[in-house]
Amino acid sequence: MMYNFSEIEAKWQKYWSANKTFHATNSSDKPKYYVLDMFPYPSGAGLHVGHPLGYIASDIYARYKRHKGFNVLHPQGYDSFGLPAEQYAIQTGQHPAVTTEANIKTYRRQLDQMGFSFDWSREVRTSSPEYYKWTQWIFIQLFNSWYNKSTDKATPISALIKMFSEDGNANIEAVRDDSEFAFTAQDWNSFSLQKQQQILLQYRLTYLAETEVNWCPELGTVLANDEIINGVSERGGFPVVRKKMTQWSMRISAYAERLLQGLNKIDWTDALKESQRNWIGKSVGASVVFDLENYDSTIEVFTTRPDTIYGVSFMTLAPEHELVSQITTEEQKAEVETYVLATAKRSERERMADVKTISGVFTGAYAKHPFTNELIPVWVGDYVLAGYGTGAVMAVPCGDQRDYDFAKHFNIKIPNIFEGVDIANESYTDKVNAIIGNSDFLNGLPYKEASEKAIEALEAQKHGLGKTNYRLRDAVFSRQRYWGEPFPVYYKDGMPQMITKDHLPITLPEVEKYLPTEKGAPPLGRADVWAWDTLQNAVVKNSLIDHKSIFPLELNTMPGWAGSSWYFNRYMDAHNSDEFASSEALNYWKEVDLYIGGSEHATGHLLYARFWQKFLFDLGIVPVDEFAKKLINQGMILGTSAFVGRIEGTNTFISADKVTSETVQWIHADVSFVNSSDELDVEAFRSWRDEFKAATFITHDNNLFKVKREVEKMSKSKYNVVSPDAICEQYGADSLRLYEMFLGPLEQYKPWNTAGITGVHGFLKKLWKLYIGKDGLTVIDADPSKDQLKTLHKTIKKVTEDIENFSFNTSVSTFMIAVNEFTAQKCTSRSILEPFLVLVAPYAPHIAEELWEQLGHENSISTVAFPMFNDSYLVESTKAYPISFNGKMRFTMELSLDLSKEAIEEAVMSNEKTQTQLAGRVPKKVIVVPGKIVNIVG
RNA sequence: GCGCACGUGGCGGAAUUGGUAGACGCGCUAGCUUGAGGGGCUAGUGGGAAUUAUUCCCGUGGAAGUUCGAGUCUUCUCGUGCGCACCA
Repeated sequence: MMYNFSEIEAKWQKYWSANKTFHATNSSDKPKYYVLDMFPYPSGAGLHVGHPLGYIASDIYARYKRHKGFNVLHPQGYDSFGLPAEQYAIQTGQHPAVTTEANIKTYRRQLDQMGFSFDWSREVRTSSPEYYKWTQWIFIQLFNSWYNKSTDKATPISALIKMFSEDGNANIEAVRDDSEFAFTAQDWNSFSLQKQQQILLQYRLTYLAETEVNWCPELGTVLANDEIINGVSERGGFPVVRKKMTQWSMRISAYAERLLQGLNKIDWTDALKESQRNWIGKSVGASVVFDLENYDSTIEVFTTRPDTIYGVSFMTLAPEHELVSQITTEEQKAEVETYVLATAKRSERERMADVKTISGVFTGAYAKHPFTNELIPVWVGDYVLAGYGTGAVMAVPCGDQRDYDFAKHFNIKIPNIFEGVDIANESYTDKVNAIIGNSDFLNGLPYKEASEKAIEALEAQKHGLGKTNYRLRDAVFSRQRYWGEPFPVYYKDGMPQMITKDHLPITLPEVEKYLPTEKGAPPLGRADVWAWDTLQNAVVKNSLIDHKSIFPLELNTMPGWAGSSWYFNRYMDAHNSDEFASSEALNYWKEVDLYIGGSEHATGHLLYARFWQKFLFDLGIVPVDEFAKKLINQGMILGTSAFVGRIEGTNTFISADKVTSETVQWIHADVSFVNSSDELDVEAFRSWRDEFKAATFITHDNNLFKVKREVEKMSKSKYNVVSPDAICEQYGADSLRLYEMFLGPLEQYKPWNTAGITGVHGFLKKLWKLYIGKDGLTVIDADPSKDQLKTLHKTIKKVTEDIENFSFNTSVSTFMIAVNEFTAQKCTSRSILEPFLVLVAPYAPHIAEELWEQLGHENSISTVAFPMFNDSYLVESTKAYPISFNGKMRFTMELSLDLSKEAIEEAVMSNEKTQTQLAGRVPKKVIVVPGKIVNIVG
């Protein structure tokens, strides 16, 4: 019998599905284990070979945990709202729901053919109304909550209203907008309903505010900070400009400190934690208030160096700072206005790209030093960012290089306040070694003490206080798009109102065009939307409509990260129509034990999800405040793109090895046109696109045409995508699974190449031959030999350790060694080959199931316990390395393991060679490690 | 600029806690096997030198250090990749 993988794989996939082998129950005697993959966005291109990498790893782990006796939850679903489906809809007019559904079908087929042990009965899709009903519901909870700093948690807004009406807001410690003011209980009760609503908006965890947002005109929508890379949109690479708009925001800043602290208790990679810490950007320092000369206002700045307060020689305001227009003197007015206008015109990108040019202008105004009362000139400079701190800095040129450069450029004095430091050429930014001088009461103190003392003094005269600043901004939550979750919001007298839970979900209406309008109004705002069924249903049923004036619904939709910020909780109870998930399910599964996904989500999904989880925890809805205990980032599998060279301005292509001095444009060619020797199938390329039909080709010898190769991210637009389908067809899913693991460490980025796949495929064939001969099963009930036991147990040990450490690549090697050894040992013993099969099962489940059945078992191999290894089979002798004191002579001894530790020591010491080497010297001790090495320490 | 990874044969990569570097696979070389659905088996394969029962020397980007012993630990340096970036 031959190893017929296609038959075997189809058979067992059908079996698993029919028998619901991987169905997880929400209660069990076994301990629970939750293994989760980051769910995919179902794109039109289907899965490529990079997608399954993480899924294979998590599947191996999930299967391993089942063998180890855990009740394993291993679900899968789709992050199915998103831009590509919408852009496709804009181009073709096809409804995103239709294309999404088709794409999901493809994904499911591809996932199934790889034999993953997902519990599909728990599938979720973020774009299905049954799911996004609860996304909307969470939004409402956020709207109905505020962040109480004194208890350090989110609290219902009703409690706040009660406090307002009883005591006003004087004693309330909350994270809120700064524009709010103090009022008494009496004030509050006299405010109009609308006024009260306006005030409450400044406290809510999701709030509507006019904010300066990142507007991407090309995409017609706003973007969050993490969706912008180097000043252009992450998707599409379009320019992004700043624009003031009224938008929903998420008050994630309220959770900055807890998001930071929470990192300490989760087992995520350091790199990923570091980038979250970076993104949160905590800096400890002081807020300092400078009075203005001849002007009844103050400038508040944030500084991390209050110790350098005596080194201040000017102040700088961001060009967008509100004080700029107010304090500028008549003489300076023209100049300042010109400058501010000029900076406003520059795009964010230009400003970022050009950090070297120093520019600024004097306002003519002066601030007063809080301690010396010295007059300090106030400047405007674009190196100060409006969005960070207060948008103003106290400039200490001797202690900050940017201030130093600015001062030098504009000839502002640079007082030196550091002891024994030369600042003739550059500033002195060393915090650790700095000793303050020339600073009155701070003289002689190092950074820390000087800072504390300065803050104390500032607080005493009410010119400042210690303060911690975070870089983390509130996240803009509105998108002017069609294919996203609608908000459960309507407006009454201009104030947002939540639609009640009974009327959820608010579903997407049909529209004729998915394009945002030219002015940036969302697609839901197109006229035909007013036939929106939901509007009728939700609002009419709710009797909120008087049939004359329609209360407008919110027309924006939620961003891509809304649905993915809580889906891991939904898997626990995926079909609950009454609740987000039942508390029984939530309390049983608690959190994800192992989460596998790409590191590109570090500052997006993984931060937002932690935020929502903490919020839901505060409300008592979920039992844990971190959703994923352990997280592993699988590395990306890269594609090897092929480029053909076209001589600029012509339709002549030139073989890559012929290119010398010509100016050549490199154009992506589909990798399927290129063979392994980098030669292009010219005819296939010609007929690829019309523009190439008439092209001429300057070829290499023998009419061969070479392409240039380059490794890049796999992407449809780079024509370097390799689908797993062809591999599955040619070698089978088990080969693909093993090969992707064999390729290298899970976390590593690696280019895809199929050169080595014959190796793992050969392994599977050998494995098969180990059990099945020409006439069927060759395994018999024979006593195993010592060698066979040794091979088995060292394999069990290694594979167990490898899986626990996620070193899946080395276990594949271990299997190969084992099969080679068993073959050499002519092993036919059932007591060896059965447990060995269980070891292989998580990696190559189809062949394992088939052989298990051939061995005469009726149960699925996935229900069998993982074998335990036994040390005593492992080593029969100990290698001894008595050291040599002259560095040249080294030798080994074979010692029986039966000997006790003491006996081994004795044997080593009495050994003739040891004696010779020690040459009469007496060693301090002999270190014996069983199975390994003997150390003699002299 | 700041932070975090990582540098091992022709290639992907092994190497336990500091203990025979290069496992395993690909590729390559030689041989055997008519074997015919991407073959199977055997031997060899880091570099160099002499010599063929083998022996010696050098070898983990580079330089130094700790140690009886370093791919592994420390310092410096070069290179590559990633993240953040005028963050006060």
